[in-house]
Amino acid sequence: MTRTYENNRSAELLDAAAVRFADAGYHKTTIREIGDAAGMLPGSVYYHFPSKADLLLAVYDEGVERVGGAVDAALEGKVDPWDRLEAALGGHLTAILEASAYARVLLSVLPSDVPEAAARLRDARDRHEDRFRELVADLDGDLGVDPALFRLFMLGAANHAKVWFHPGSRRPVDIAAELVRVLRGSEASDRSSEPAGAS
Amino acid sequence: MTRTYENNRSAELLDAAAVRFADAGYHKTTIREIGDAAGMLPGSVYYHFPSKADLLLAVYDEGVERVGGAVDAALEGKVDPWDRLEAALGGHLTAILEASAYARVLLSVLPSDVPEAAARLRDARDRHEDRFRELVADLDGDLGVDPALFRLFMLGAANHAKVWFHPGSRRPVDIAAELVRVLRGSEASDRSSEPAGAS
DNA sequence: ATGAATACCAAACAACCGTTTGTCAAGTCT
DNA sequence: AGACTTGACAAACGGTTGTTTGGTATTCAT
Repeated sequence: MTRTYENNRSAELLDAAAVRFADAGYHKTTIREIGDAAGMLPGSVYYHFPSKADLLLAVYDEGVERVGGAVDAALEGKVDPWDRLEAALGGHLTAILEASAYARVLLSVLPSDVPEAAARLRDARDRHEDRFRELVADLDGDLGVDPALFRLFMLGAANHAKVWFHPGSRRPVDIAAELVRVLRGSEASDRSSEPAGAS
Repeated sequence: MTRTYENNRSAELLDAAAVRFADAGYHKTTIREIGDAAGMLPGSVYYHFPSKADLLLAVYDEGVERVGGAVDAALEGKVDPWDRLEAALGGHLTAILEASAYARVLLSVLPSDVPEAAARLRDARDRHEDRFRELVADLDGDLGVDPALFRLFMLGAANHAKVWFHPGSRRPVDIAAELVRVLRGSEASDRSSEPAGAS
């Protein structure tokens, strides 16, 4: 049985790559920088990953898993469909705006940036966005719009926060709450307004 | 009087640059490609523009002007604030999704992609987004959210269409209409629901 | 102890990047 | 006609890029 050796710095490498990819994007990040940050020469990176694109892909997959975890955690215990949507968006935004470089990569590098890996990057991203497809489908009231369009508007609005968000003022979960409040107005035409219990 | 000569291919150069920047982004576009597309050697590009960043900036400015023009044209004759917002979004989306490579550049290259020109790129972009600040401010009813946040959500949702839009199915103006309909729900809490005329 | 796998280093490779330099025909001004 | 400007070409420059190759100390299985 030949198995791991455990002087392995693959994890540090991946961390370093995640930070650089998230902050500078794919093309502005060089193998040399990543290697440097992991205390490694550029050539050594290729012992761990066969190419720069594969390195990105590994980061991307890990990113999907982490945002997914954040969403799952936020979702725990919530039962009302709108509450669930808000919680999921809260987890999503927290991960992407504050928590993890891995998560941020999902927004700062587009699949089209790396044609040779575009299909697999899109797969990874879809794997995450599918959660929201479900959450939107579970909303009871008539939305007044195509649910697919509703989801795209919602994710577009949320992810755009990456551009204007700066930590310290509004918390990601507050942004999620406000967004859901705006979107929720659209169902108020039929079953209009009980102010929803509270206290 | 020393004046122009008019064998000048600056315009073709700018067009070529706009298309490449829009389709491939800043870093993946090379001066050689742009020169090629304009029938020019790479060195000759520098007769017209002092640097790649300056070339982008010229494209960007022209882009702002063209989307601005599309918005102005769409706005003509509209008086109701919500109608105006919808029209403006329609013009914005049409320009960005179908009409002009110059317009598309506003979405496909971020100011942060080119640090040496980031400030001036942001200026250009703000010049355009300020129109929407006004349009949102003119909405009468209480929005139920911070107008700034409302604007950011709206532009985020709209611009995200660049990712999922494909020509032939839904028209940009229809997307704008749907988006406004979703957002408009949020004003229905106080002055709830006259179904707004219609046969 | 021996042999193989591990996890790197050191150095280079070819390709490509944005940009500069020197040159020059064609057009315009005087 | 001569001087000067325009709009390019041709060729290279220095630097950076992702990647490859060959070597080597350390660790592990036998």
